[in-house]
Amino acid sequence: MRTVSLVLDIQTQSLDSLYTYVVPADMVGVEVGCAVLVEFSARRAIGYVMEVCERPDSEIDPTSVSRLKPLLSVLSSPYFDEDGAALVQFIAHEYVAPLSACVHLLTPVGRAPKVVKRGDMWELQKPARRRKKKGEAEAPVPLDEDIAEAAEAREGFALTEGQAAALTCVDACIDRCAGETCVVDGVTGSGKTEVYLRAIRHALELGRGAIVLVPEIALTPQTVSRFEGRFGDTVAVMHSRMTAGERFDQWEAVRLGKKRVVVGARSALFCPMATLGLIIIDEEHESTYKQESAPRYHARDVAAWMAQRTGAALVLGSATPSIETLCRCKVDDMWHRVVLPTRANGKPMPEVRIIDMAKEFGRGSRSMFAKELQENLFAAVDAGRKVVLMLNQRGFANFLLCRDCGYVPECTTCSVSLTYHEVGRKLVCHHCGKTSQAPVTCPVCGSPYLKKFGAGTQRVEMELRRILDDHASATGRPLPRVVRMDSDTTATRDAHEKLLAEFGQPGAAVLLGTQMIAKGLDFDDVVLVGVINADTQLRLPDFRSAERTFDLVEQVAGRAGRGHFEGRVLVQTYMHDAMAILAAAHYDRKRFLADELPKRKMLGYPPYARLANILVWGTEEGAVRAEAEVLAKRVQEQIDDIVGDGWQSLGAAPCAIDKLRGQHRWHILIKAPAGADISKLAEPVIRKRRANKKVNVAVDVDPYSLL
DNA sequence: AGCACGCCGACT
DNA sequence: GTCGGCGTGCTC
Repeated sequence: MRTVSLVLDIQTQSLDSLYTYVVPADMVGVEVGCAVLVEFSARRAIGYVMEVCERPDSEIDPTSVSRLKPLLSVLSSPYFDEDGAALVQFIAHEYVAPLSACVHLLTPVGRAPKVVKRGDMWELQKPARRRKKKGEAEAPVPLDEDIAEAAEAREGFALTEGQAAALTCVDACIDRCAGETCVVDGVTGSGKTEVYLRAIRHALELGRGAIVLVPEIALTPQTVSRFEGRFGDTVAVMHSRMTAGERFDQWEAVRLGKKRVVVGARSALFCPMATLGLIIIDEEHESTYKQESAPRYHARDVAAWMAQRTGAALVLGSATPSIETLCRCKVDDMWHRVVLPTRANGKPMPEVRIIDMAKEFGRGSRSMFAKELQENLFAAVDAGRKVVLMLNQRGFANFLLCRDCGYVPECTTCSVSLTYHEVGRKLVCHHCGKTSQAPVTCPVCGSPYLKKFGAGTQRVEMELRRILDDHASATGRPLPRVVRMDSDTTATRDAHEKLLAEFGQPGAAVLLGTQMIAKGLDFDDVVLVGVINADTQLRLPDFRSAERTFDLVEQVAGRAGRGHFEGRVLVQTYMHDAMAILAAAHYDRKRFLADELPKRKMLGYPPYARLANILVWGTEEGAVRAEAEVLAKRVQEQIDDIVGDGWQSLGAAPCAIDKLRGQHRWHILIKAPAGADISKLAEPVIRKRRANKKVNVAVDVDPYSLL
């Protein structure tokens, strides 16, 4: 008889395990990855087949079989294969996530069947077949080898020495089919994308598909067109701004083998690509690869697992690889690192100069633009060139403060100070979005002296326009265009592109924005990059803040001098001797690591340890705290059971942001030795816990942020 | 989660 | 004597 193990599509912790059903003798089409309809405790449910077992009847214990129910029907062709089933189980375990949620990583968004109860009846909802666009269905599927040949013909120019060496390493990884990882550590502008394109071509030559992950924000038409320009319509694109229908079309085309190259954001990793040969993760250090809701997986780590399992090669590209990745290369023979030390255009990296704003202030300057930055800005726009100004807006800057009593308006539902927005004189909470009218006088003491602290993009824009205006009227030159790019101006669907197009038009222009402009921006005539405040991030209570600051300065510096003109970078800071900034200014990663690694080691943070963060939240502060303390005790018991050094729990504590959207937040941080199976400890603590409507609990394994 | 079962009070 | 409240516990 045949039986299946399946995951029930019921989102409940207590049902989160594998169930066995009997395949009726006359049922056909039952395979791993199929959605099936089953009866489960007097109700209907969808199940996903994880395993099919065929055993001779003689081997089966009749008493246990009598308790098994039969499958009712098969609802779909397979959404995934055995590798996919193993992937689901890996993610569920590794990230302490429900199996059902992990299965849905592999099903088409909004297209999987569902059961719903109508009155007292259970009804099956099968999504409507999507009608095919005319002519599309009948097109023959081209061979990988033919696509590769066509792509090769489009490879117009020779690679630099570094690019060629990198490609050799990646191609060798593809050839060996051993699931190796190749870190392409290349300075900004070194031409990593061309290496990717040729590696993909090589994978296709061998009849293997490729998945390319890029940060959501970098998934622009320009990026996509580079891949389409090389591989034509075998390129599928997947990202969150597409509708469910659009995504399904791409998903289905990949499943049918019509698309052999996928370019997408984090979740594109799970597209149904057959015979995968290559996974590329561009800007590997980016935090967007860590999902911040269940299942809280890290795309890089999941991709490394997939590569090992399928023998595909994994390429991690970055100008600033994460510290974890760099260290893995040192200890793991299967992880290689190739360096692209020079830019593809042969130009040197732009000179980076640090401006000590404290000194500037001491000289009597009260402007948010240092004198040197202003002079360089005017010179650049007068020459008809472009300037990028970056404002590191993260952190708790930008608030109102009463000069008489020290009162700072805070959000009523989140424990953060409110950001002042000049437009409409509003106070906005950047966590929950709540907006209120800014008070004219202090609500506590009535003082009229409410000072606006910190420099937000709006305020910088005002001052920028003012100094440009003054300069224009003093010299009689035309005003350059000023484009502001932040989450306020890029809220609508195509705003991002439009703003970049406006900036990219010939002639002088200044682009002012938050860190979203630090990456990928590629304009030939940017001669000056200014960082208005490089250090706000450094002050955050987070062990990665120095690394992020280093990355950010390196990345934004890379926006300058990409074409034929020399670039210059000016970094304003009040912490001119902070190593993250100092080392970044010299492009000296060794020096930064020499400072950072001992700190990480001493404090027990990655890469010297693994972290898991148990988050507890709810509306009732007392209940949240009580639950956190109970869980902390269980964690400690688990740790006491483990024989071995390096395991510790810091106990229950309020989160740095201890209130968010009205929810009180506590957490329990667990530290384990590097490479330890930290889930093994967290899993029983969570799974044994009884569900509670008032208090929510989640585990974040390898958390990116501890706020 | 959702449903059955079960043990108590109140209603035709 | 039966209807229905929701506490407990089980679901391949």
